[in-house]
Amino acid sequence: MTCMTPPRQRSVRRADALSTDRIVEAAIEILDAEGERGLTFRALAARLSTGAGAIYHHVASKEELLTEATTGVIERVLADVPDSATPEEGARAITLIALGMFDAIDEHPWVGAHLPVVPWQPGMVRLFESIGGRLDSLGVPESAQFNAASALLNYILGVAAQNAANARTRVAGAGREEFMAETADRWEQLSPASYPFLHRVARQLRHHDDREQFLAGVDLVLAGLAAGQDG
Amino acid sequence: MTCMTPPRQRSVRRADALSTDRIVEAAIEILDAEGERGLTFRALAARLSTGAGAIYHHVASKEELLTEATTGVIERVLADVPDSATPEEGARAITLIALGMFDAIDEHPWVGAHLPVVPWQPGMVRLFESIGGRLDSLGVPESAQFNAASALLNYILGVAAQNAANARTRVAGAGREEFMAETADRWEQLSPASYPFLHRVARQLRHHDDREQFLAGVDLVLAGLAAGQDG
DNA sequence: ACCTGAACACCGTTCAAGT
DNA sequence: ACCTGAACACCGTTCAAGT
Repeated sequence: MTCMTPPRQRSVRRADALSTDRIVEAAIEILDAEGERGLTFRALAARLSTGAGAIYHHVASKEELLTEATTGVIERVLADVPDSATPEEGARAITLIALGMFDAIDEHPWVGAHLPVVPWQPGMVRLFESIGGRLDSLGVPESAQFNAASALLNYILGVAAQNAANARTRVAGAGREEFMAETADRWEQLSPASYPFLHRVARQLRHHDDREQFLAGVDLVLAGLAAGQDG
Repeated sequence: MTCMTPPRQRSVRRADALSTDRIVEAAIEILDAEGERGLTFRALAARLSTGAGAIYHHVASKEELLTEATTGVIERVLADVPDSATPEEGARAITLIALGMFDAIDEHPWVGAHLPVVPWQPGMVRLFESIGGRLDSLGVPESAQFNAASALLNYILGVAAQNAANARTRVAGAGREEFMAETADRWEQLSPASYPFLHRVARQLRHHDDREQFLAGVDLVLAGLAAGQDG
């Protein structure tokens, strides 16, 4: 086979040249594999076969690095959500966004930890627009849309942060099942006089499904929105 | 005046002896004054006129220190909430808990940042019981109480984390008004084609009240609960 | 038993020196 | 212009040595 392209000189090899994209990509890989604590500039530099200082030519700080990684994950979630015209489609789209975020954070727990930390970061803004933009089709009056979108977003953030925390303790210690069983045991041993509620729902904690419970919360807010329209 | 008590010997003075309570108290003072970044074992030791290592005789780690400070703040909030029997009293109690948490986090932003970080920490457990324990009087069926309490708790956590983040950027940079105005400006300049929702609600962002918006979210979940009962 | 504070094993970030 | 990697200014935590 004749060689149509001139042979690359090893010394001018740019395949592994540094770039923001490659840095963020490597950061995501480390975050997924080792967790937030594993992402250090030294580890990142080692993986990219360079010095720690080189990274600062493309990324201003560790916070910016985390923000960019977070934005990337959220963009991917929102890309899949279809348009909506009818109330049914609107409710479905919002559920899809919420579930997409839930699954993304299950896969990348550090997103759940970082999203609430930097206010109005790009990913958050896109998420807010995505949710708010479906409320019209849901029939929510304009004057109520700001509060409604904010309530949905805050609920998602709360679950996100919580799930990220669960994932972190899981890495450090026992698996999910064990952790849930231990917590349920502790609740059952609480005095029914001082902790009637926890004592009662301990059984539910042991067998509940995080994803189902998450959806129930979204439905609760959506039901509140629907009730407000004819109230 | 005759001296009824023997004069204390300076060398046996125990008024400033170290104790977990004094350490947590000092930690809260530093956290409120300097923020999370200001709380270091060196700064804490300096304030308590001791060595950094001494603190480890009373507190196992920085995380435990933050957890104990957080628990203290939450206990104080929950102490003020009255019992409830009627649905109206139940709704009022839940609103009081939520508002109490909102104000406490406004005063101690680090609580909002730490509460979602350690899963099922004591403060969280107390909060969950407090909310769940009012759902009976609200008329929520037992089978729905676990999910309902969890939705309310997660919403509160989301707002808490968000407010803590806002407070942090406020300390670093501009005040709340300026930050809101800047964000609103940015939203108004977004293309109405790509960001119809944000473009539209930018005006509301500039004039909205965080506390009112927080309450609107709680009311939304409560409305959803009420709607579910006859649905 | 409790305290002291130097020491250890790290961090994020900077910056002179190289190419 | 970009990279290198030693150096700086910190951390949380440990631990021999003191009282």
